[in-house]
Amino acid sequence: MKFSFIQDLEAHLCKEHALENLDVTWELCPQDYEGEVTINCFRLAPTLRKSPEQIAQTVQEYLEQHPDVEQAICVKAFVNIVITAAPLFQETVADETQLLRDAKLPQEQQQRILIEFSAPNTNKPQHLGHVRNNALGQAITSIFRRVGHTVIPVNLVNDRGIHICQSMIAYQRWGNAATPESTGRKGDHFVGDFYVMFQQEQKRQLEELREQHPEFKDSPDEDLLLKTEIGQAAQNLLVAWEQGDPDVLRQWWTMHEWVMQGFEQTYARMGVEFDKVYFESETFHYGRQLVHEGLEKGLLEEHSDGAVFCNLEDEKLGHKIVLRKDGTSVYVTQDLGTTLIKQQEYEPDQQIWIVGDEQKHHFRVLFAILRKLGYTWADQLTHMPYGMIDLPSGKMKSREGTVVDADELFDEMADLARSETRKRTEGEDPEDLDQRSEMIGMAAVKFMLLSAKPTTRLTFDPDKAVRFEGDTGPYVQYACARISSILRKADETVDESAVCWNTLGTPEEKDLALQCALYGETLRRAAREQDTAAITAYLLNLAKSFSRFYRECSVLNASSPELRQARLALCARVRTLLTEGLSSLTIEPLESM
RNA sequence: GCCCCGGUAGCUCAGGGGACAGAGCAACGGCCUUCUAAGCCGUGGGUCGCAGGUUCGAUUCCUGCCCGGGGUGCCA
Repeated sequence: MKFSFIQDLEAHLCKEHALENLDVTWELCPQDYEGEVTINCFRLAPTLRKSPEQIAQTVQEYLEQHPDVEQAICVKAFVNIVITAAPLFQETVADETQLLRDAKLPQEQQQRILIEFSAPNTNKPQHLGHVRNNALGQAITSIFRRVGHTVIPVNLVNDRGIHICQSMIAYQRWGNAATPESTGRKGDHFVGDFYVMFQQEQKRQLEELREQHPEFKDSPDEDLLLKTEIGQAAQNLLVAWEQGDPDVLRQWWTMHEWVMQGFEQTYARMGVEFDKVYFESETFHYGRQLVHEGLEKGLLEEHSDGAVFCNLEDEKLGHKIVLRKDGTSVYVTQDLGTTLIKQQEYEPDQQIWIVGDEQKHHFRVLFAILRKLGYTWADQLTHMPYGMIDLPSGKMKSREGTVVDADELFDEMADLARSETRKRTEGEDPEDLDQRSEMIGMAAVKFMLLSAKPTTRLTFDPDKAVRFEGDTGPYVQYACARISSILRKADETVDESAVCWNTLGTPEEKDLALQCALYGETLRRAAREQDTAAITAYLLNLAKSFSRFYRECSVLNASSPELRQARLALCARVRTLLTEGLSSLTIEPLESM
């Protein structure tokens, strides 16, 4: 969003310096200075080839006489500007459509983007790490759509492999034909319990093995797994699964369904939706075919022992095995296949994977192999890495049970929100107490996770990490609720075209309008940098500006009907942007709190 | 060894060549007969890991080092 007086300034400077065009940007003036917006002339120095101070002088002299500028103050190389009320409100908040349209990318930059995220394993329930992934995936999907991209969000469920067989073995031994229904346990937790049982038994057997065979004392666990009875049993089960043993497949499918039903509840609670869910059990063999074709074309090579590899020396990634000597697939082989499938099914301009930063190398290799295989679209594949979440006690580990469970976290947050809500509505519970608590609790969790830059590794302290006061989701929701309350009480329809915007002019009103003007740019930046924190920071600023305005400027008791109308219109505009911003993070606004 | 990420207030995190380094939490002090106090205002708190370099200007860019984490599989 660019003020007319800045466009005029650009034209003036171009003329004076015989330039074709010039981009002058504005930013908010720091609080300790007089002025609302500021122009940093250091930025103009290289193109104008004059000293920043000289430029500031010129800018100040020009703006001083501009009708839209009340005051232009030159401080060193900065020009701080007090904008005339009428143009300020006219150009920032008067036109809601324009304000929202500012978030859209130019048509030619709008793309068709396939995003893969979540990618859970069907052997245990989801934990806080998955919640961050899900929240990021949803938010990036939503942000991209808001700037004009077409987004295809997909999930790839890891429902096969040794870890799945481990839960199955445990169930065979200790399940007693129990089911989620018979025990009342949510399906993913039910299966997860058996996964933990397997780990415990395996640990016990490993200790036993080391006692009986001192020579294994220093061998890593991985080398000994197949030497334990239960480890071998899981391996045998995997072979049986791959050979299509009907009994094994039947048990596998039953447990698969239990977990997926559990996941569906968790996803529904978070508002996660996918256009397509891929299952590794269905896609894992596609990669092998692709490898065989690559081999025929001479793009891949074969070791003397039969293992197939891709030579990535020129990218300094060494030789990557893509088929083991026994002909089975490795991790990257499966991704080769599913990537191709996704590309063929949806023909996106680009594919993005939201996966933890520990897998950066995996994706470099994956993309390099696809380039090697000659797929031109391989240049449009990107990995969006995000940081893991630690507890104050260290890493979260499913195997050791040191995880923050997603469902439990959501429950706790909703409970907390419920008691906070009841505190504030003494006597009578609101009708929608349940729903409201859920929305507030989820807002707190999501906002907390999204307000850290995705690449930042987070420390999550269960005792104090999620709050409802200060820089939180509920704080922003609260601003929305207060505005809604005012608009309800006003009980009048404001004729937008008749609003006298120039009756506004207090510092709080001007600040609020200027914050509104930053909406579009913020969204575009968040999309460009895939950074949800840009939006959380923006929403907090906007909500803070509103809170100050709320304190200083009475809406319902404004000194004149015109002022009241203008303030109502301003409030409505702020609520729209808060709502849009929250929605871009897939957080729901509230009417009342 | 090599590669990547991080080190900013007691804690959790922003900022990422430009004006005296920010916010929230925690601590302390004010503000509810006035549109919802999940709020507002104020105080204290920092050698931006260390050392060099580039620059008119470095917390920001470059180099080296220290500390923490991750990766470097015919594991996923």
